[in-house]
Amino acid sequence: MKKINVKKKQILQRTGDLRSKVYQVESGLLRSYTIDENGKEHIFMFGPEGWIVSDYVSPEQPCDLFIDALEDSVIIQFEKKENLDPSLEKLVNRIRVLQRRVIMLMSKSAIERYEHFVSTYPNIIQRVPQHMVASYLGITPEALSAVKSQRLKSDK
Amino acid sequence: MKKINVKKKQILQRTGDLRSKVYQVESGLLRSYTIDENGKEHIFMFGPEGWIVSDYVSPEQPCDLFIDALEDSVIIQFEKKENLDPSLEKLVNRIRVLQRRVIMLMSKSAIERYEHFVSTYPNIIQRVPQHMVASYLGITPEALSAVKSQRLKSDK
DNA sequence: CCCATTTCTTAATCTACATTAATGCGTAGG
DNA sequence: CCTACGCATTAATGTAGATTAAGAAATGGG
Repeated sequence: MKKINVKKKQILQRTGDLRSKVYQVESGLLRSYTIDENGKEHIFMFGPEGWIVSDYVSPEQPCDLFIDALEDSVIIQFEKKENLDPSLEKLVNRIRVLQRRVIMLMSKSAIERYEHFVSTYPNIIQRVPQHMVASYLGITPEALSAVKSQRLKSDK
Repeated sequence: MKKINVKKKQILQRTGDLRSKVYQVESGLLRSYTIDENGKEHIFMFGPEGWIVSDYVSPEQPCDLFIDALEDSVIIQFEKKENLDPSLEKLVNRIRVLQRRVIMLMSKSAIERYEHFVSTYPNIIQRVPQHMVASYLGITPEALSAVKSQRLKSDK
């Protein structure tokens, strides 16, 4: 744990970094975000004074998010604990899943979200009606139907 | 904590309920979802065997989500603890915030998301450029600009 | 103080997805 | 064994928001 001064535009963490930290904002303003394949930024959250900004991955895993400063800031930086107790671990995991879902919803098209859902939850697809999958993806059943037939044409 | 059998379509929890529980799925399939002002359902998650399904609000607060069974299921139902220790409390809070953000992204228009952001984080609006607010909302700066001028016309 | 860059806005065109409506098929329940 | 309902698909039309482009205003670093 140490206190650091960061300048505006200074990057604290990049996608893919290991040993990511937890940042507590004492003053100033941080943001966390992703950069997609087209170079477009998608802001995940803003962290003003008093907030905690972090990527909810365990420190051995490559992180998902960029974190940088939008203003000159004073930050307290914590190391992540290596082995959390299981109930904490579960909550942190859920946060990571939600974090990724938010980013998916902000940055991916319906067809990409569908592909992702299919590969992540292949067993669920078979147990629920299509219109519920559509509802989970945030589109209408008709749009999902269209997406699926397109997907077949492009011969996957 | 008790084990319960639920029939397909049985509702375990409704938006607004107090003393919401934590449901661990032993067999079967649960889902959690919201119903918007037009009566449209937005599925937040599916919970097959082994998963935990719950609304991440403290038990004194009215809950956000409906939870029901998509298949006949066996569920272990836990009471929520009243006073979590602060670090757990913070994680649970973050989950609730993310949960609401996911639902916003799935069910609200750009203008509604903007209004919500303005009223929730009025101080941040003044500190970041508009194109970053747009990025947070999942729209382009041009769309945000349009949305804002529309909002002025309708005289707010 | 000045130039370069960032930021915001407006307008034209395009596209992904919503809406509405009609049809057909499978299946659970009386 | 029906039949009524739930479910999926397709097509026509509508619309929110993306993209592209251009210009004006604000900002900041040297």
